[in-house]
Amino acid sequence: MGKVEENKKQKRDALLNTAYELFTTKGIHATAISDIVKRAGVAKGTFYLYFRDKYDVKNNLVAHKTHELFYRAGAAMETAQMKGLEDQLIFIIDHIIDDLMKDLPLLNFISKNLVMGALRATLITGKDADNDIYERFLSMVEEDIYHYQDVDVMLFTIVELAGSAGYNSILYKEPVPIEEYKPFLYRTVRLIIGSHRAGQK
Amino acid sequence: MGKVEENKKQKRDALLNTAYELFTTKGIHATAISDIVKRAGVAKGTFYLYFRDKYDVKNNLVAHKTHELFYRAGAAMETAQMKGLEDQLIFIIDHIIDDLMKDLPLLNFISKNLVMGALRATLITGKDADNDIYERFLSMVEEDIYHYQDVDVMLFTIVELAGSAGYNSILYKEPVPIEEYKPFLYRTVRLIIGSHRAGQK
Amino acid sequence: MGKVEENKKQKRDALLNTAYELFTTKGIHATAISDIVKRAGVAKGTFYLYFRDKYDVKNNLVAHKTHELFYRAGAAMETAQMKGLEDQLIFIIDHIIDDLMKDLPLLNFISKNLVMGALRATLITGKDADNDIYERFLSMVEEDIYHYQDVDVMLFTIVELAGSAGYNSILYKEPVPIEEYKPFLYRTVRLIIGSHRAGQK
Amino acid sequence: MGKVEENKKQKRDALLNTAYELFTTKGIHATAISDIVKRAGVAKGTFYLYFRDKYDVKNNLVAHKTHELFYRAGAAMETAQMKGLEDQLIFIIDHIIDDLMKDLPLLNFISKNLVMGALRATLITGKDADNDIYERFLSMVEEDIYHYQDVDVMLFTIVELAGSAGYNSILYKEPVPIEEYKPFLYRTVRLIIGSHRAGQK
DNA sequence: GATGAATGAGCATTCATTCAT
DNA sequence: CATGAATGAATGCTCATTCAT
Repeated sequence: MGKVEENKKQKRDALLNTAYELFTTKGIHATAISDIVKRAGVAKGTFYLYFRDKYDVKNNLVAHKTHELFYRAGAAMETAQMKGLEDQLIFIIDHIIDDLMKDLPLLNFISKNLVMGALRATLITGKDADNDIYERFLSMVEEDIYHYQDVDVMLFTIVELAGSAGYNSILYKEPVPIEEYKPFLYRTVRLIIGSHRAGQK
Repeated sequence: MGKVEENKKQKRDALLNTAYELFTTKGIHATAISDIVKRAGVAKGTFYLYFRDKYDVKNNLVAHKTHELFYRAGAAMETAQMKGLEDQLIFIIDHIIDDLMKDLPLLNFISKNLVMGALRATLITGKDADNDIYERFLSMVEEDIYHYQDVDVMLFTIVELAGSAGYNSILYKEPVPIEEYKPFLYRTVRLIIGSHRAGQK
Repeated sequence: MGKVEENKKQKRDALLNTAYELFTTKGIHATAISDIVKRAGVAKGTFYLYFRDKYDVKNNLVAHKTHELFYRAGAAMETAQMKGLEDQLIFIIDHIIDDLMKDLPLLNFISKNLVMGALRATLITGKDADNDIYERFLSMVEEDIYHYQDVDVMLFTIVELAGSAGYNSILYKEPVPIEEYKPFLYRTVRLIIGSHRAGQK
Repeated sequence: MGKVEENKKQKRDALLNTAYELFTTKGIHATAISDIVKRAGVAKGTFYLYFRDKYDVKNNLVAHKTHELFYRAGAAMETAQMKGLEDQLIFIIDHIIDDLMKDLPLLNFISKNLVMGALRATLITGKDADNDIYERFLSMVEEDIYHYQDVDVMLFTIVELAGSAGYNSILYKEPVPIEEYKPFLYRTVRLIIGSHRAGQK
């Protein structure tokens, strides 16, 4: 990478990091572009060299952070050598929930965006196959000892439930704190998976 | 209600209705208070006699619209003389989904707010017991022929799943259109209810 | 006029006058709205209560100043009890030229806009018949002892010539200073009028 | 011309042409230098190697386009072997009007600049005597069979009238379309010439 | 000569809020 | 209670210009 290219990446990253910091502390609405550039130590015009507006930055961040979350969970699962679709999916959900519990600002930021839609969007940006999270989900399904029907619907249902219920349970401890809710959540996940099972291979 | 009182309610309603119109068409961010008052035909200062700011109006609207949705579904259920908790809950969910399918702007507006939190908030505003939706859910549970454990968790899980998955399925037809998704959703709801059942009374 | 109305007119006039001052000294391009309001002693937002932008102000000024010029010339002509179309038209042109010679900034400002188009536009704003300059021109033509053909064309040609040639002669003294050019100009005006004459009434 | 010289001229021409395109379509005010360089395919810094700013480009273009217009008219007149000052001048005016009728963007661009001032300016840039349009006008006058007084004033008056009246008549069809106005215009031109005539040689 | 990333002053415009009437 | 003129801070965005490569 040339020196110029490096410099450009540095500028862009500085803007992204600063924006994330401000978005999570002051909220996206209350964050002005002048705040971002001042703190990032670049000129105002430079911002517009890299992003169209505040929301362009936000989208980049959501995609990146979501991807990271799934990526780390997947890596940990590999390390743990988890077997069986049920345990694998629950491991991933559990890992992400634990990550988010430790980072409430992040949870708040990606908040309800942790859904299939965003997930799919994320995948589009990650070009190489290795990074394709959705593909990895599908592989997990295929490598299981059971056949499954309507895999799309199954994964969608699980992600939506875990995302939406997890969000409220972690953040508002409603109706119960997340640690207490986890058993119910995972029981439901197992039920959903079971209901899509079509017989042993 | 005195003539003055009537006039005040009229002004307030005009502001609410106009705000809802603009919020759903232009988006809440792009709607200025001056837009609202101009269209509502009142003076700018008058706005501040009834609401603190834009978001005060929004909250009022979300609560009101959500309440309406549940109220209509409950009323329809009563008329249909539905029996049994499973069928009753699914009837309500189905009714709300159908209502929202016919009113996408509304779906978009209350969007992801159709969750327990908002639901609870709604109930606070509705003072009289008859209107308390949550209470009615609990009655439905109590009148069922089965015993249930962790009723709070059960209702929360169902509302979160239906809200989040329904939203995406209706609006983006992802992963499948709502009509196609309904059977899966209701099957899952039945599984959740079943998993909380503790035995016949 | 109520006190509020008076205050509004005062504000508007202050903005117009200040803008004219700045437009003629710094040029319209170099004049920022913040310059205008600062000098006019009003808040920035107030500007937008009365004008859409800088150019809205400019149009208002051009129309107003042009109208004034013609109006004063017409009044002077009346006082002088000029008779005969030729002498009347030349009197008006001469009066306007003299006015503009004494006020070069004004000449520069309305510059080449002193043409039929602007003239017509001006007339539209002046509602009452008395103020309608074009109508007065037509009356002058009708009251002359001669018949004229293609009156529109005749007036247009005279105004264009006087406006365009006058502008350059006054401002740049090219090809000769205006005082020297006047005899040529008026001779030409008489020729144009003569060429449209159709015979005595 | 060396290869480097050629390359430089190419860059300069690309900038001029692109600027003309943008000036006539978006207007000079709305055209940014970045627009010009982007479309011309050169770097931003390069612009400043050839021009001081936007208006430097504009002046170059006005002069060049005006010159071209007169030059083509003069060449056509030569070809047509027109004789006599009146017919010659009218031929030139007519030729230019026809050119501008076919190219309204050009008319709009040079608009009111088609005046003696610009004409003179043009001549300054054209170094070689052959190209000196004003000189050619003077020759035409000298070669006529009549003597003329105040030739400067005569040419000035004609150019101002034709330029200003022509502009409005072509562009706005006011007070009549140019084709209809031409006879009046040329009749006036003949009157002006006649009024400067001093007797046969 | 050519490049184009970086700059930051400068500007138009919006809008919530106030308060005299 | 209601009004709406006035405010001015706040902000997004542009763009001519520079200069290290």
